[in-house]
Amino acid sequence: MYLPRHKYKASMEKLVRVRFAPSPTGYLHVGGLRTALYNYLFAKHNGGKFILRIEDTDQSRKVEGAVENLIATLEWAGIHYDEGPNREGNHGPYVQSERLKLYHQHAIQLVERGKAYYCFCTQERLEEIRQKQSAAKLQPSYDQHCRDLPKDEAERRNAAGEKHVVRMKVPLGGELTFEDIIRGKVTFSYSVLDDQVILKSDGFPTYHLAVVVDDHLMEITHVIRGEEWLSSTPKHVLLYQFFGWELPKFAHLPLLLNPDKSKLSKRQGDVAVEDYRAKGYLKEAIINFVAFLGWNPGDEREIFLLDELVKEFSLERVGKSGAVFNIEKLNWLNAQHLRKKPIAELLGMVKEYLSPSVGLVQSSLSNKHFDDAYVLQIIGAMRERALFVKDLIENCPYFFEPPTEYDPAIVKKRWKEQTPDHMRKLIEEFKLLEGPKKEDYEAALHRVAGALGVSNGELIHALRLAVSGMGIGPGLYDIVFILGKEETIRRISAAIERLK
RNA sequence: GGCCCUAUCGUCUAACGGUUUAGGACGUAGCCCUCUCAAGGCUGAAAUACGGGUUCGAUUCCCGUUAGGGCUACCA
Repeated sequence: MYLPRHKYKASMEKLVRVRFAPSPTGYLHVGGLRTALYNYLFAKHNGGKFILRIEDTDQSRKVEGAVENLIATLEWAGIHYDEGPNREGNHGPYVQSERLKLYHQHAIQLVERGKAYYCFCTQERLEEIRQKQSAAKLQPSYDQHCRDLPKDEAERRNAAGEKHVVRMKVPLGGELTFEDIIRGKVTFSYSVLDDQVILKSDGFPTYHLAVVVDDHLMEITHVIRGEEWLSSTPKHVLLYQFFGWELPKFAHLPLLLNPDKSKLSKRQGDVAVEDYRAKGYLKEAIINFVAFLGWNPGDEREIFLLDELVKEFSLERVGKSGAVFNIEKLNWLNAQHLRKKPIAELLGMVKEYLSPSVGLVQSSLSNKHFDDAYVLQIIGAMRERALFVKDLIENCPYFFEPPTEYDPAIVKKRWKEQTPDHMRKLIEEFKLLEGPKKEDYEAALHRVAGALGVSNGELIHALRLAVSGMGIGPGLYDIVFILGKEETIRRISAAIERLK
């Protein structure tokens, strides 16, 4: 085929094309997110394409709405695909159940070349030999009963409509070695490879056939996937050889682990990205965290945004051993990103919490209106001590309504007999202030303390209690300034009344 | 059981044979700052699984042991 000169050159350094190929079982697993992320980072770092392909060849595991959810979560995280469902490129369709014909053709092709064969064995027979094998302590594998069925017999039974599958013909002796970017050379003996089914009796392909056909047809250059696929890679390599296709490069990622080091699973906590999203984790934190589970930039930087990861990422720096999903570090990263995030973005997120439609878990705040300038000030004051966006509001209810109760422990500690008098003095002093700034409140409080002959602290703690009802929070002068003079005075009076 | 992969502080990791008394981060302990809570700063405890080689020299290379994990379907 004729190729223009520049095209030819480009094909010498083939455009990187990678894919994330989840099966739609309902939600996006954090391990899946990391696989998707590494694929995305690798593609973008190398100026290549990131493709999303849906592997839905197991009809029994179909989950309604799973694909939509998967895509929505990926997009939310900022991992945008170049080609995939609803974003057709030149290699579609991108959903395997829509490519059945392709797999069928290729399976037949292999049968015709003598690289695969029809197998008419029933489930019952298969079950039977498996039981015999395990009873005899042999490794369970297909006994190749139909491997050498005469061609005409196979075709006759096939034509008669007898149920069958297609199995690949694994060489009887020898071994196979392939190169993995992360692990180096990996060798398997053919004797441990089963004559794997590649086309099921329902006409659907198994993963092994589908992945090879699709990766080839979609011109995938690098197969980056979880380590659980390492053991079946020789089957895939063999299929490439059977078809006479060029092998992509393989990179098998170490697994994400539970605290007990087993493969990260649902039983031991949340594994769905959606769960973390719902809990209020920032996408920036999740991406940053997951990126560092198995990869690092080689220096001591830890806080990375997606585009910074794109710049730094390389498969060479991906480790080989599994990584425990450690929530403490995620929490820390979330706090870091919460502080780093542009305040305007935070405003939007906070307002969502304040809106009647979303609402706050236990609050009457959602129906009130607070203007942006006011909320912005609260964010500024609370940001340093929040882990989640919701903390920005939930930890400081006093910014939204006067305290309805006063923390008894703090009352006991900070509200003494003489305190009401002190507070009255404070009110008097505050009343004299005109358009006070933070510093003005501070100076006023100092004056009162001096006149009263008490420490600033004594006044500060009592005042904090009076205006917030709590013993913790931002700097006192920040609180008072945000609340404003009138509201502050009102609250002090109320506290004097209620804490008699 | 068989095959494959892996092995540095509790956890995530750095070190690509010597610059190492094994570095950083989370967490943890203590101190400082301070109006509280945080944040921040400083300090501490904490690891090369074990045994053999190779080498002048091994965390680093090789072998074995042990441990963990993955796979072993007409699931992906």
